[in-house]
Amino acid sequence: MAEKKLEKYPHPFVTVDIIIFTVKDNDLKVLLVKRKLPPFQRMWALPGGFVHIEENLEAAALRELQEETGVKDVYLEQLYTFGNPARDPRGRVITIAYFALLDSSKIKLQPKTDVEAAKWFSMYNLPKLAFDHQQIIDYSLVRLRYKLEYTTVGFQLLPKKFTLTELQKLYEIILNKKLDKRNFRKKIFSFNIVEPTSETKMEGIHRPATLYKFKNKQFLLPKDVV
Amino acid sequence: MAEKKLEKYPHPFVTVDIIIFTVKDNDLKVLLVKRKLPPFQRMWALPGGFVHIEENLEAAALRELQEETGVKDVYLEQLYTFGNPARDPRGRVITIAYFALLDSSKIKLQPKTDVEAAKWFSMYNLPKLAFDHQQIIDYSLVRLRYKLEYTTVGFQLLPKKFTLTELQKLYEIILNKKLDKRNFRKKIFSFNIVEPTSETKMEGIHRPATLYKFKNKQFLLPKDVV
DNA sequence: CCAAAAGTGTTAGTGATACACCCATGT
DNA sequence: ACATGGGTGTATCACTAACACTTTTGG
Repeated sequence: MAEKKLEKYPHPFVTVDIIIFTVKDNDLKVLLVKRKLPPFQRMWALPGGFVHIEENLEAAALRELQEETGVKDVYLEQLYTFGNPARDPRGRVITIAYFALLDSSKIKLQPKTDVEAAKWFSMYNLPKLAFDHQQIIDYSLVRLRYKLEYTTVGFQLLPKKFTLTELQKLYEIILNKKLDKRNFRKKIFSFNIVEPTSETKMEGIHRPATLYKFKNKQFLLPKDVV
Repeated sequence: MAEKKLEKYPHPFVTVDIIIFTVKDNDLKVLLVKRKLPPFQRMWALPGGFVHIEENLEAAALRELQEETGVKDVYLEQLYTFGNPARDPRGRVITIAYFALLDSSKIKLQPKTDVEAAKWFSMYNLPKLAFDHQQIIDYSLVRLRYKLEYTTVGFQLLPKKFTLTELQKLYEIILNKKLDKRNFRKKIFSFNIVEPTSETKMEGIHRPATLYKFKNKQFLLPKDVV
């Protein structure tokens, strides 16, 4: 196909931003980086950056995430595209936000490019953020909670083997409410996606808890529909 | 804030594409335009076009929709952002897809800019489409059906006053399956969002149907969560 | 035998599904 | 009186929510 090239009119820049959630110390945390460069120099922000000219959007998100935090091998899901013309003081920048949940124990943070530091922050105690990143995080929390109830995203936050009480705690922390132990277990069993191992976990002076594992890592609903 | 400007590195172009659904002639239809210019000259495509440098994304979608089809006053919802580097032969173009449902009886199609024609096509009998627009439409159908069951988007497709049978037909056409009349009505009433008017609609030789209207146009679930 | 968390069963209520009959109208 | 679509009620099933007691362990 012989095509005429696009004219070089001024057009928006395109970035990706990544919201990585984890549960740690009985708290829902989000991964932030401290900016090395203007604008918003030395302020905390979501990891992210410019999409290269020949690079897939998700690939860009994965690359920026690894460069800025050291985190890799993540299943990212597209969240929303934010395009308010005033959201970046340098000019017109639209950003495609991706999000994921990770087991923080499997991660060591190793910031490299363009950032001074990468650090977990409590969702309920965030610093003032660069750009419109507070708004992006607020929206991602709504979606996270929604997805937690209808899919199995929550399982991404736990190690291979886990107790049902650990799983319940995780749900309680993300949803920020108490759940009934019996009903929670019935619901999880009804999904038919966990199976008991022969191992148990002993912690403290009480009956040891059975360790469970996932039968598979599929979502209950097709990707991106919910 | 004194900021350094962005360098003029090559960066993606940004477009919006709009999927407008309607139900007409007992069929689910989507609004397409015939391209006047290359690439894909004289092929059918979704209405859409480039985002101006100082223009909100949704504003761009509304502008392009009106320019290319004459359709205006639409509540658009962001669907997904497509960014495969090969999706446009002219170069790197990412597109943010928006979608909406409209009552086709309220619309007169009046194409103006850059298009030869604007026309409704059956979802089940689409022509070969430009770019990756077939993929975008496929995805939007999944989301449309999902939203129909959990929100009240479907009401956007009907005139102010309508019979419950008309509403049911609409659901059946979009979901592409028969629904039980009694259960459908119970469900609609349980939402508590329609109320009967004192008017009836007589069509054919049978008992006249009560006309209903919506109590409000709110969605049942918050915007964009589902 | 005590403390502490693991683990389980029952009941009531709510919403979904499946199904069949009467009603109002024009001819 | 009949043909046509409008309109309703009931029984069953599955899922959710609320609630209390027994089990296993180490000290």
